[in-house]
Amino acid sequence: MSIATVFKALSEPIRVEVLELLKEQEMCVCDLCDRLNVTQSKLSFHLKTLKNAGLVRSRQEGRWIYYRLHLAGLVELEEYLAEFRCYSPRLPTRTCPPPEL
Amino acid sequence: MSIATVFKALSEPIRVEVLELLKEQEMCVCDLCDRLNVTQSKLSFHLKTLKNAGLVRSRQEGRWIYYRLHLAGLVELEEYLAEFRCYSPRLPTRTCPPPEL
DNA sequence: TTGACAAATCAATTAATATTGAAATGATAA
DNA sequence: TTATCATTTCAATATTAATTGATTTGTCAA
Repeated sequence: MSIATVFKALSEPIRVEVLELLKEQEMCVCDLCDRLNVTQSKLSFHLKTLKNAGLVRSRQEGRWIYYRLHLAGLVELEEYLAEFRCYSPRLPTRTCPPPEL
Repeated sequence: MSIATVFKALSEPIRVEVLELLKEQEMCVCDLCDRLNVTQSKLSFHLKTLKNAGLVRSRQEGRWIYYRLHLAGLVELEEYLAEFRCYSPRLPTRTCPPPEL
């Protein structure tokens, strides 16, 4: 799975909101539906997207399915972005075509 | 601008590739077109997306427009993601409905 | 000035994603 | 068992985003 795919999972406000809610605690789909005020079928679609991207995990308990953050996925993204810091001091200007031509 | 908008800018492989190339050095659009093997008009669209998201900046020099990373934007995203780490140790399980009911 | 070039914009098309409501699953409790 | 509830899946539609090729803008050099 490409890094762009993971970023895509975060590219919808509702999916970011889901992650924010899951910071507090794990939640079943009905909890999330209530808190976000969206239909369950709609949320199910977005949860699947987040799950496929490795950003959340789920576990079943009876009829309920509980979603929780998958920290490893989030940390991986964070670390990808952190790498850019390294290139901060070396962003040489250049001309096109080179000045000596 | 929402955080989801910034993530969306990173949700296309070509835009991630642009950022990767800009790690090396700033580049004009024609450089990027060559390196990525895409048409100029297509790239222009994606550069605009990145720029609107605050992930790159540009400067003009004669006929050329040079794009470079905008570290502040990248760092902001990184820090947003870093916050999730804090919630790692407290992800209590819970039942729905609560067991005492 | 004019011609050439770098880049952006535009309108039309195509492709990808999201939403909706209904139906299917699968688990539980009566 | 059967009825109910939580969730997912599905097919149809709606919405949004990306691609394309042509045109425009702005800069430079002849």
